[in-house]
Amino acid sequence: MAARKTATHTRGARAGAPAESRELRARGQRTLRTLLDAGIEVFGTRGYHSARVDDIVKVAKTSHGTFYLYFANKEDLFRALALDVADEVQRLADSLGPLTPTPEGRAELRRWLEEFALLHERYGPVIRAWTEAEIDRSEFGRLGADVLGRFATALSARIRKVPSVKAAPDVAALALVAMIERFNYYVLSNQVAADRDIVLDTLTAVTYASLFGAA
Amino acid sequence: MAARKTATHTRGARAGAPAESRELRARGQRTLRTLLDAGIEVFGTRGYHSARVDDIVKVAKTSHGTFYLYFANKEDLFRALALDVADEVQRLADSLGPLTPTPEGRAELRRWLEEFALLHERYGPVIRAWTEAEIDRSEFGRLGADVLGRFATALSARIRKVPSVKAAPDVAALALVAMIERFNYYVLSNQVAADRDIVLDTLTAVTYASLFGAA
Amino acid sequence: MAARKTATHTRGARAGAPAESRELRARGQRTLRTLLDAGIEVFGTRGYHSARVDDIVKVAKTSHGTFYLYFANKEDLFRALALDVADEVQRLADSLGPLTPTPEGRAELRRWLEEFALLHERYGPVIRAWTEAEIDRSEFGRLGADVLGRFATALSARIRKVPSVKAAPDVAALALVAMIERFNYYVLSNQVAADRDIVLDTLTAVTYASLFGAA
Amino acid sequence: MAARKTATHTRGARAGAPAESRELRARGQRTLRTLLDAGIEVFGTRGYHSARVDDIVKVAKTSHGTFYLYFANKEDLFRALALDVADEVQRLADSLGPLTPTPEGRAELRRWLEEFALLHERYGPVIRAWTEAEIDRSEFGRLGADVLGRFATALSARIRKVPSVKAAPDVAALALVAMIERFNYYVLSNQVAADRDIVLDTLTAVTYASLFGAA
DNA sequence: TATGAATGAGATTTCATTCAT
DNA sequence: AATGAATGAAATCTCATTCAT
Repeated sequence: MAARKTATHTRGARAGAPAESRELRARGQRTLRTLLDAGIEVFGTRGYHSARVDDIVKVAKTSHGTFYLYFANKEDLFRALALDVADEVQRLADSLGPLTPTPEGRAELRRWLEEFALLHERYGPVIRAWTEAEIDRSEFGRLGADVLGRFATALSARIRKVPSVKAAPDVAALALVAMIERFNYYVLSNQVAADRDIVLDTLTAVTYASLFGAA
Repeated sequence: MAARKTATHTRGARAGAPAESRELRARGQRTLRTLLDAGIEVFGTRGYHSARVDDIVKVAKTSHGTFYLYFANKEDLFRALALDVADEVQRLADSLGPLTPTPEGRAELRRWLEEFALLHERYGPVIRAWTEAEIDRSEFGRLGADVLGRFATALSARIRKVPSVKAAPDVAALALVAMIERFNYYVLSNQVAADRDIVLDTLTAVTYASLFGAA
Repeated sequence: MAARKTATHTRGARAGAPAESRELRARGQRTLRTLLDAGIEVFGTRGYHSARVDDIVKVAKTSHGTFYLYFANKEDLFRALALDVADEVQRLADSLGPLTPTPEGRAELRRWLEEFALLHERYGPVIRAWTEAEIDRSEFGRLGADVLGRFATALSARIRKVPSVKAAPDVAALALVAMIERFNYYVLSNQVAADRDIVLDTLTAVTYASLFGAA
Repeated sequence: MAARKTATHTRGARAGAPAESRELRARGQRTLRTLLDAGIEVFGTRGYHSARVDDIVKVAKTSHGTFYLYFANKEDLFRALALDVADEVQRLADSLGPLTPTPEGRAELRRWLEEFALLHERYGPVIRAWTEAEIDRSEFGRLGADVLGRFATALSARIRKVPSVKAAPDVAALALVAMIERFNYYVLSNQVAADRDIVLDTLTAVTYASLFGAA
């Protein structure tokens, strides 16, 4: 959880990174964690722009003053969360095994989609807030695009023997990523009335079919 | 373009509909149009939350006072645009012909996706802003969900002989809608580096394959 | 009804005065009357400050432009009404006969109070608005004080053989005027639940008793 | 002094009551007090409608932001004052001893009227603003009517052996209340040119006479 | 390390008045 | 004589950030 007091940020500072500007004692760690969690919750309920620092400190049951002890501003808190998410997504992307037109490949795909669903459940609010326009367009837009790109690259790299989409495998991978991300968002925002297994089965089926044709 | 001063809105008031709360003369019509267009532009560049009424009237080259003559507030302008979009999307959904595992079916699919891309190009900003949390959660969330739902229903109703996704065709349709919508958004926000034809071909291929298997 | 277009006003111009700046034809007279009536109504419902020109022209079913054809501004319309009221009140004050501790004196008092009640019923809104602070403190405050003063003077001048209030008859008269005015206002604003005759009888009784002791 | 940020108000919250939505430290209490006093002053000089929040914070030597920390808006501040006044008036009404046609009764009456005059001196601006139309008609109108009613009830309950006004003692009491309130207002707004003792003597005399006839 | 209070820049909104037809 | 549209100054209100304790 990247937290510093400095206004200008050490890009790439990362959660758990040892070189924080302040060494935090147990109490500080707890407060920091509370604020981050409150951030996830509030960004989730109200979105990035509507989230007020006031909301966050209320949820965290702390004060304005304390907030600014840990974060330079609202954007700083969001950045800390976003960097965490980027890490997690990267890890997830790396964990994808080879996808083959076999029952094993299909099982691996489903497992992976489930992992994503879990990640989305936890960090969905942050991911969604990401796509809100103008969270300082440049910085976050770039980060978001990077994450997506790496995700799509991982997917496309794992695919072997894909007969259907010959032309532009990277573009196709991105389309699938779009589907996976967005569909999970629909679920998160209750726009899909179906239980978890159905959702995962369907997502697996559609992805698999788009890669290898019908089962 | 639904415009009224009243706080409670005539639901269903629509662009060009004569039953506005004020009958507008030619000049008024022009101003209204200008404001709506400015809205699309500004929501597009800055996003819903960052857009200030000030930005909108500057683009429309008019005054604050005039803005509030036509809309109760920023949200009201957005609503007018959103209702327009909902209409257009509905029209588009209705225009989809039957999808068959034939070259004709594939061509129809591509045509339709192209239409969507055009619509998205025009109204993408509004569609995107839609997904920003908390533009009064209830009202717009519901409208957005409705639009998506009708879109998915149309898609699922047009599909004949789909071997791949037997289990839950409606859920599958929604997954495809998620992909189409989101991928267009990636394109809009320059997160896809590919030209239009490639994009459309790929989207067609993936959708087609997910329905009927590889070509 | 004093109406002129000039921004600076001929103090003392009076309704029906012949020297208006514009001679109005029948239609103009009608519009003027409509606006004045609308003024009474709106000042009555919303009070002077909350009354918007917009409300007045809506009630009068005319336009902003038209309003400013007849009055320089909101204050100008109010002044016209206030001057009318001042006239009527003066007339009423003059009409009071001698008050004696006899049945005739009592009857005269009641008659007069009834006249006042009728006047108040018509112009109460204006009278009330008068007492709102700051309708240009100086001008209207002065006018209001004048009216009250003349009213009290008339009352005190009509009193013969008043044993009770020897000390300061003018002050006492003013106190009675306060009661009469204010009690009518209570009635107007539904703060008194009693029918008209009771109200008049009571007011007569109290006034009479305060002047001559119990009947 | 009831202060809260919530739009819907804890009815009955009262000055100094501990159950505020925010517990205030010493400094906060001071600021609150300062704002309330500034409110009295500004409502007094300019009246409710003409009073701007800007005027109030200027008098209180604080900022806009601070104002809105303590009150939701101007009306909210007014409400807090009005509730205080209602309390004081109630207390005053309760303090009235029995009124008898004796020198003691007369003395008690005078004492009580003096108390009222003092209260009016302090809170007159608020009382006056009360009668300005449309400070949210319903809520304040009701409160005002309640206060008047209780006042009149107290008066009428204290009266023993009143020969003059047999018919409708409650209505008569209300008429006297009207006189007392309004006459004090005339004094406050300099429409009576008489010194304090004369004013009180006269008011006592008129009230006493209306109840028991001439002394 | 924590906090309640204060701040003020910037956004929204209202409405009396003017203008062009 | 009448009107719909436009204007902009002035008011309200919000909220990220700083400060004093």
